Amino acid sequence: MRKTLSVDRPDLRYAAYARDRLAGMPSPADPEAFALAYHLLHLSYLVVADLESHIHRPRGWTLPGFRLMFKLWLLGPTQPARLAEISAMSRSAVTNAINTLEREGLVERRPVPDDRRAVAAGLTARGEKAVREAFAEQTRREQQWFATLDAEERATLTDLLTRVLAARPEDAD
Amino acid sequence: MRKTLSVDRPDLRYAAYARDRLAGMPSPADPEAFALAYHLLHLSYLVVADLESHIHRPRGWTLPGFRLMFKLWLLGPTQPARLAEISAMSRSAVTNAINTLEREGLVERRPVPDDRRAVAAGLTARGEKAVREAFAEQTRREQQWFATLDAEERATLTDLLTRVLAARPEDAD
DNA sequence: GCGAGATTGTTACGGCCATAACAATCGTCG
DNA sequence: CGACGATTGTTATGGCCGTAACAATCTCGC
Repeated sequence: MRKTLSVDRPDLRYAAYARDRLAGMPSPADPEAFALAYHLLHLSYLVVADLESHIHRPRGWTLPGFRLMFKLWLLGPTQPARLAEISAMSRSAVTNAINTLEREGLVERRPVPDDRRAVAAGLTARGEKAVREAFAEQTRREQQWFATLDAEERATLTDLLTRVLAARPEDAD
Repeated sequence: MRKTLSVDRPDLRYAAYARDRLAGMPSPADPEAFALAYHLLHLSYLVVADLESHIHRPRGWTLPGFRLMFKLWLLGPTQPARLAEISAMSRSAVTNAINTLEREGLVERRPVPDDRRAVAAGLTARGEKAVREAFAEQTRREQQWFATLDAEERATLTDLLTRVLAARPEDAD
């Protein structure tokens, strides 16, 4: 009985209980909206914690650091302000992350010829090797997480998430 | 042209570019796995930041604090260890969160009769009022986020997320 | 009974992140 | 050309979170 496994998980048991309780409440309450938001945030949190503890921390790094290096791997040397935009992070968070990565010799800063304010962060040789290795492991782990869905279901999930992202509320930062 | 709106968003433009780049790479790379994990984590991050900045911070609180109080609202007085289990948080994080909430008079700790180690955290009258008000606002905001999907699509999304959660990899913490 | 092992809550420490303020630089308009 | 506004990167400060270590307490088997 595979179902039993999930029912015994305290987090899923709580989610089911909360949904039932909200179903008995008047109008502002919305069991469906709650369940959707809860499962989205909860799954994301578990995946983040899992990638961090299984892949990146054992190698001495962090998931945010990897995600930044991965972008540099695909994009080449990039300015902190651009990285902040596509990562939905503040510029100061990018500065701090680059400081950490530079301290470990994975990333280096170079001046930008046309703009004396700007700096471009780029991978070092060590950094590129690090990204390639961690990327292979992270891909395997991501595949494990979603292996319970077939290819069509995974495509549907990706599509629904992408559509919600594309229709983000107007005044959302 | 509504499509143009999303294409101009740097984060979605990057995601599409990355997926294409990975499609041209050999075996360990998996464009579908990347796209799924990226959109899941990115959407979750945006929703968290949005709820935090639009609803909870203006009221002087935080999203993690609200999520804890919401659980106490449904469950009644609860031990930190139970809260940590269902929230996938460490016990020390729960302790710190309760400290903050207690300092603001929203939560209080009481001894547990049968176990002299244990403590139960419960909402104060102020805390319960705070939860009810923030809950109504948060529900509205969640509805806005997912309004672009119809009811059936939202149900599908919730179902897919729940199934991934239920099938969490064996060695995931 | 009682002692080994598990559980509970807490604290110390370090990492990531946001906001706000700042200096330096760029772009543009009069 | 010169000044105002916008942009860039950084720093300081504070919040949340995890790991590790700790004392107190409970549980269970001998």
